[in-house]
Formats: sequence, C-alpha cells, structure tokens
Amino acid sequence: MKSVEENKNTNIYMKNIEKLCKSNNLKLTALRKQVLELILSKKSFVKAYDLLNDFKKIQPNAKPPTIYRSLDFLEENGFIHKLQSFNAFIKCTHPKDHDNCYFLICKKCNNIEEVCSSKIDKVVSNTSKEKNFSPKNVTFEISGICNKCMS
Amino acid sequence: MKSVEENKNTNIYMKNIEKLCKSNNLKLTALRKQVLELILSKKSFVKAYDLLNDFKKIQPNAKPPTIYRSLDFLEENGFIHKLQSFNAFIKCTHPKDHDNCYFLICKKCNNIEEVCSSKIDKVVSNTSKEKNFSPKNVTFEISGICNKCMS
DNA sequence: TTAAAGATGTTATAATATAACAAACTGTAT
DNA sequence: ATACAGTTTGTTATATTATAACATCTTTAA
Repeated sequence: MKSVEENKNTNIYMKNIEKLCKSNNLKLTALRKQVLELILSKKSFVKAYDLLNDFKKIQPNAKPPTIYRSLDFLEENGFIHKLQSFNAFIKCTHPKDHDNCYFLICKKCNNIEEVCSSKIDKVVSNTSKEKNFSPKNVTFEISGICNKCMS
Repeated sequence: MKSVEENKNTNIYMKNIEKLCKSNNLKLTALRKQVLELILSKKSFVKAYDLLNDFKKIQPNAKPPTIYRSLDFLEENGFIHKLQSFNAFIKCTHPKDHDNCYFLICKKCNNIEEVCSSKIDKVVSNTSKEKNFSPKNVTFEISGICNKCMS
C-alpha cells in the first residue's frame, strides 16, 4: 500500500512526464503510462519479467514484447534507466534535466542512489576528448555497501 | 591467422598471467588457460556462446558452465572484464595493475579502448565519500564513435 | 479518406546464464 | 601410500533475459 504522500509524489511525477511528452511530441500511450506507473510504484529497481507479471494483473494476456517495447520507449526518452550490471530498470529521478546518470548500488539492501555530478560529466568529456572519442551513452554503475548497511 | 608479432605478444601476456597466478596461489588450470587464450586471440570483445563454439573445436562436448566458470575465474582475478552493456568479455590490458577499468566502446567498428585515469578513480572515491558509500565494483562504459570511424 | 507510419497483439524462438548433482582431480595430514 | 576435504570439471536440465517476425489496430497528415 502506498502512502498518501507517495501517491501525491507519483502524481506530480506523472504530470511532469505528461508535460514533457506533450512538449516533445512523444506519445505517452495508455500502455506506456501503465508500465511507467508500475515502475514508479517500486522503491528500487525492477526486473522486466517481474514487471510483466505485475502488468498481467491489469492485462492478463500481456507478453514480453509488451513490456520491452514500453521499456524501450521510456528509456530512450530518459524517463527510466537500465541498470546494465543488474539487467534491471529504475525510474529516473529527474527526467530530461540532464543526459547522464550514475548509480550507487547497495549489494545488501538493493537501494539505488542516482547521482549526477558535473565532475563526472567533466571526466567523461575530458577522457573522450583526449581519445578523440565522441560519447553517446554512458553506463556508470558503482556497486558496494551503502551508509545504512555499513553501520 | 595470427602474425608472429601477435603470437609473441600473446605469449608474453600468458607468461605474465602464469606468474601472477603462481604468486597469488591461483590455479590456472588447462581449461582456464585455454579459455583465456581464446579470449586473447580476439581483436575485440567476445560473447560467451561464441567462445563456447570456439572451445568446442578443442573439446566438442563443452557446455555453457564450462565457459561461464572459466569466465568467472578470469574475471574475479582481473584477467578479463565483462562489458555489462554488451554482455561480452574482453581481456584486461594490464592485469593486476589496478582495480578499475573504463571502456570506450565504438558502436561502428566495435573497437574497445580500455582507459585508466586517476581522475576517474578520484571521481569514484569522492562521489562515494560524499554519499558515505563503500564502493566495491565499478562498471564504467562509454559507447559512441571512435576517432577512426568519425573521419 | 486513405495511405503511411506508428503502436500493439501474438507466436515463436534466440541469447544469456545458473542450479544441482556426479565424477575426477589436487593437496595435505597422517 | 592413503584417505579425506576441498576444488575443479562434467553433465543434465532449466531459468532468465530479450528479440524476430508478422498480423492487426490506431493515429496522423496529405
């Protein structure tokens, strides 16, 4: 059960996504919206097939492509991220505010912290410049133990 | 067909690995060595099942666990890396010299450049300190277009 | 209004990875 | 040498993750 506060936050988040889609001419269809809502309802990351099982409660004949296509749309447009080292998906905490996100992943409690630091962005662009490399996608995932789980 | 120079480099590389295993009391079994040699023989990254097919030419009844176990050993000990965003494996260019490696992955020619920069290490440790996070594994992969493919 | 593009439904299968248990091997204390 | 504990490998089966291909439906723009 979600708290009133959480529902409120989810609503604010969705309103923002709707606005973003409108202004960017993206089609946030009912399907995509439902999938995003399921992702938002998670505290942490979610696996595609868990999402599929969740989604089957709404639409029993959903199939893997149903989910993967929505995930593709949501990821392409920066509303969610794929955690490559976990084969899992998680909402973006500030969609469209920036290009690249970085993650601190706790091995014990599975908590994910999304980090955006201009220092990291600079390192990416400097490293790329040195090597004459034109960066498109950055995967930056640090797994370890979070503050809570250490004490 | 490998050039004389390439074979020589592979031999030097293997000698180094053997030395490292000896001094760290690691068992570089015939199987693990053969798998590593197959990985070394590749210009770029290799997929686990391609490796399995290669390996079947030596040992026809090889099965997925044969390969995955060797990959685990080689990765745990820093002789190879897994490219998480590609589900592929690649030799480490300087085994045991450092903890973390970063990759520039060209989407066009599939060339991988392994980069180690103290700046990146610092960003990881600073970011972690700020968040009171104790980092264990770092996945840092930048995909884009390399110098050659741009011109 | 209709053709083209885009989204979804559906079936099937590809690609990636691991569990579980048996057999063989290795090192070591006796 | 021997036995036993730990490790590695063999083997079967299956779990997990993801996409291809094609049909149908919906939206959009000419």
